[in-house]
Amino acid sequence: MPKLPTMKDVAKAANVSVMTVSRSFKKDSSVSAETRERILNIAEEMGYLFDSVASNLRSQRSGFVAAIIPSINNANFADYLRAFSNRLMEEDLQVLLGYTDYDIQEEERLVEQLLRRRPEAIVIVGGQHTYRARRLLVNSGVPVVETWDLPPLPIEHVVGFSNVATMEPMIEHLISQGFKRIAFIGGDAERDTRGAERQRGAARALDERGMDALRQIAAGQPPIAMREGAEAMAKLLDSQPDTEAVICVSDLSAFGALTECMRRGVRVPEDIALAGFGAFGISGISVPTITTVDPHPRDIGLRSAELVISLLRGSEKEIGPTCIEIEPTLIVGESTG
Amino acid sequence: MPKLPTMKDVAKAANVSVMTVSRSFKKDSSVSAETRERILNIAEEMGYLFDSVASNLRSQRSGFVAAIIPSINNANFADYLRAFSNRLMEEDLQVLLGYTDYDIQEEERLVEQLLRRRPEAIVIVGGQHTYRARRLLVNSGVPVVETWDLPPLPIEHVVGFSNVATMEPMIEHLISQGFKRIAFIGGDAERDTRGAERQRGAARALDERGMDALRQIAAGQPPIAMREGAEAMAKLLDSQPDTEAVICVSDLSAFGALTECMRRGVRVPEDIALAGFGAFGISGISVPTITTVDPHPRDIGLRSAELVISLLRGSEKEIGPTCIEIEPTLIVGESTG
DNA sequence: ATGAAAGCGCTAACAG
DNA sequence: CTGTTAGCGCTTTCAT
Repeated sequence: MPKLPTMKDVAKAANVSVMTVSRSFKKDSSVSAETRERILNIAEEMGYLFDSVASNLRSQRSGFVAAIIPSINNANFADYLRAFSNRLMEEDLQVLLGYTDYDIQEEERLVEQLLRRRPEAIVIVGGQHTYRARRLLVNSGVPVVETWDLPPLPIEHVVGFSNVATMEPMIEHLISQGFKRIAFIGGDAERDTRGAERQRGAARALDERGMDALRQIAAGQPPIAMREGAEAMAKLLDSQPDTEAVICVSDLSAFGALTECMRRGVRVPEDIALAGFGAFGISGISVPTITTVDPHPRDIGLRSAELVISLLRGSEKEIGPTCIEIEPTLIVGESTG
Repeated sequence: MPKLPTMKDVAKAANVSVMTVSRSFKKDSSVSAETRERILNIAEEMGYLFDSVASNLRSQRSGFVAAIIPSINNANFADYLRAFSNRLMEEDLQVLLGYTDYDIQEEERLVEQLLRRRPEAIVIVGGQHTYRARRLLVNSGVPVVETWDLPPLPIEHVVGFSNVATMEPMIEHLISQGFKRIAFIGGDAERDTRGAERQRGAARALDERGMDALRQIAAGQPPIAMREGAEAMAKLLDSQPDTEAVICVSDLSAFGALTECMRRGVRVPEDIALAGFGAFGISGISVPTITTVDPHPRDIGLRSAELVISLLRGSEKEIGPTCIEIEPTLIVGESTG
């Protein structure tokens, strides 16, 4: 393996000091245009590659922002992350990604691992954290933003929405369509805390309206995907066939539930209505289309990025904790017709 | 913002040298068990967090492996990445992720950005690269692994499969089912080069068997998702209604195509057969299930990780370029019944 | 088993 | 506009 040249090598080749080479790589530092161009050419020719590691150490700015999400294989989190990282890229910040697989122990491990890389900020999908993870985040010395939720006790900043409240318009809609006996298909509450909040939200909304209690169907360990949705639907159709409408924790599980209905010849929405969450691509194209809620992942990503950027600029010193609330949108599809 | 304590601070508090603190954080270095425990306790109490940046600089080992994929929102790449990063994690290596959005200019930018972080190896989804990206990779001084393809001129190592060859069993299957007039729905060939290769593979396989030429339906810019699949299917049904079978560049577009058929009352497979690629969750659960090809993303990830690890261990000095071929599997579903 | 000195590659701070 | 000096926080190396 040939060792890469350093600034010193470039400086020698260009007959200037290392400092001049260093400055040539910064946009707005004072080097004569011709010197800079000459140096950059020599560097490119030598195959010189700027060393961020060394630069970071000296300048005490890593250029990293850490992002923690539950799952990498989830269109909502992917959209969110894209919007987030695209905006940060414009400010020359790079995202250092970690995913927890819905496990708070793993989250704690990740938080520590990522903080060792000295990110300039950390953005984490909200919900429950271990005690130690919280402590690490609080003492990290960098801005912390929790997203996708409105935690009751935020660590610092928040960009999200209430998973509980998001079920109000959904229940309202189902009731207005005349559905009375309503079920919820969701995963283990310990792991998918945001999903569990939607379940609680649905239960509460029914309760407040004096309706029959929510029928809760457990679909196993998150992530709850299509197959789990189908299995849970089978369980529901077998055990409580008089159910009139089903809300699923996500569009994927809702589609899985839909396929189970199709295989059994149960018509949606004539025999049973169906709703999901997330506004994934499939909810808008399946037959029938599925009623869902759009949490606006790109907005969450963009607003989080803007918040991080303004916190790092730090023009307004010591702004208190910010809470930016995103309003999810109910999208009525054919499945609750 | 309170500044984080350094090893020096911990050393002072523990009345030892920085070196002893440093050693206490390495697994197999010689510190007495009681000293180590005492130091680690003090460090935890002070909120000390190991600084990877400084450690990397001195030891010239970043602990990073760079991974470049076309899209983050793709279950196949997500599965691949999970398998890859989970294996690397066991060796205390962290993945530094970049996604190109199917743009080779963006890929070039990413390669440079990631190399500045001095990864110990770089794993990139194969296909076309810009001249400069190739040059950067070749001169990077670290192992380069191309995946998900078998490039004709590999940069160095390869873990993948032939996208061309993968269409042979598919065409064979369709012909054996009696389908003759076959179409392919795919995205822009400049961008999704692996998808384009599957299209070429299908065309060639038909050609070699003396069948009618492949009917090629353009579905726009990658990534081709459900909606694009539905639109392309509409185009096909309008323009060439005598088509007997359609291969789509991915399962998502195949499902989109299926929904278009459902909306039109075109029966699958009675009126037209349908196949996809990728063995995404939806192909196994939709009604009908969709015939597809499983490229074994987790195998690619795991084998890539193993390769990287053995290259970094470097026990066998200077092993030549390795090519590990993964065999995709045809999965016959109800859609080509 | 522990410590002292040197330095990884770069940039802050200051000088000219 | 350019150069010099010092040092970021850690680990390598050598000494004890």
